[in-house]
Amino acid sequence: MPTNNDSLTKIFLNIGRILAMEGEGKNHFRIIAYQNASRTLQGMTEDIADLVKDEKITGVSGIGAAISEKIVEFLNTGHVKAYEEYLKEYPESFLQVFSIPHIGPKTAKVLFEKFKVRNLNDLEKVLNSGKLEEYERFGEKSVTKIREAIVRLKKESNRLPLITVFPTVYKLVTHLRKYPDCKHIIYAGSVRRFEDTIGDVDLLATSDSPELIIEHFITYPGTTKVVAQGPTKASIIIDGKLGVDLRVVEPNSYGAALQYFTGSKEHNIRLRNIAKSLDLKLNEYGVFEGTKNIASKTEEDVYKSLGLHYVPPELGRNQGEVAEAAEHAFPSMIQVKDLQPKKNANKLKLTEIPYNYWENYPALISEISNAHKMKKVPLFIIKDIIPPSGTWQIVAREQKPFALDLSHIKKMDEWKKEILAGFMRRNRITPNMVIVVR
DNA sequence: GCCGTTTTCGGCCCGACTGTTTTCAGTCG
Repeated sequence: MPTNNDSLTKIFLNIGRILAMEGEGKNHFRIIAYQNASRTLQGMTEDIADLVKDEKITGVSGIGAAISEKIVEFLNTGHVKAYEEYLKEYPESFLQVFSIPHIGPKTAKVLFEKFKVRNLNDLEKVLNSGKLEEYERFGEKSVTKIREAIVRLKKESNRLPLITVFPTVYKLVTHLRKYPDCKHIIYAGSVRRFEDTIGDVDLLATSDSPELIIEHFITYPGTTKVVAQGPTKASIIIDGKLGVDLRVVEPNSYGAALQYFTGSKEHNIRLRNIAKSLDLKLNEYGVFEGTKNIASKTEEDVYKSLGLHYVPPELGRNQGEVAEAAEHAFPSMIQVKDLQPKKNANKLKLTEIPYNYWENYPALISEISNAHKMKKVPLFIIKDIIPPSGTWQIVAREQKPFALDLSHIKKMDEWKKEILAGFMRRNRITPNMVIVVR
């Protein structure tokens, strides 16, 4: 059953798609507004119904009068009239074609009008008929790409849980790191923000010979397809389902590029606007005063040049962190290196939180508060499964120390520590809250 | 449609890659 947030995410996404097909001009910014609203809802951790109830909806950036009206309408009636009107013209089954990479508004419109496509099956039929190639904008390559994308789309939903993808990413990064001409290699994007689910993986590398890195990348043993390849950028599909983009920049631009490719779109737009208000320009190469690059080497430099404290990557989601960064520095969050067993930990009174409670949040809350009543420290034993981010959100709320047993993590499972620390950082857990007992 | 330390109008990020394009539109992030 989709949540309110899920349904509204889809409604605004589809309104944006329809407007984009219908025309350009001033409409352009309406389209962007709907796309922003959709993404805002997708990234929201609270239930939108709660925000409406508490009258906090107008405070959400990107949601103004018209969109909040539609949200309220949906919560009250279960649908949005304006959207239903659009659907009479463009059925939801047709709007699925937008989920296929390489199909944007222009292509979709041609498919709808010239080829009478109304759903994915229609699209496949048109592809197989060979009629598409006769139309001027579709060559053989476009047709092949769309066909392959349909196969992937049918196989599974396009967003994957980070936890299932992370070992693959870790392995790929470790692989690329071995090459001496690769100065830095790091995952960016939603992986570095430790989102619960990711659409694709963004990697960033620095090198003085980018073409060599690109070559190592596209010849990675797990590669099933090279989607795009240029001098500084390439995209591949790994294991038939995971899209990975690599961007190579000069070592001097590392900080600016890392910031740019890590921050969520909304976070980056906020930063660009701040840059603009200071008569500066921000892009992936640095912060520019006129043509002079004044900050690019580290992420800290970039934020500092905009008058901000460093924003930890996991918090760069435009959920108030930019305003916070203008006020004060963030405390240092937990890192993998902090996950060392503490001496004297054996003196603690521990009580284990069974792993089947981790995702059962009401049970988790009562287990933790019971532990505190008994003057015991809640203990999480990490074996094959890792607590999801939501678990740490509950734990963080308590603002009390908790214990971890990591003795079951093998050397080859080092990625588990990395994702564990990442999820904890996302929920603002600091090193002093964590006691590693083994 | 949204937004505001240039506020109720006039802006709104911008660079890389692809295809079939002999100069650029479409798509993506």
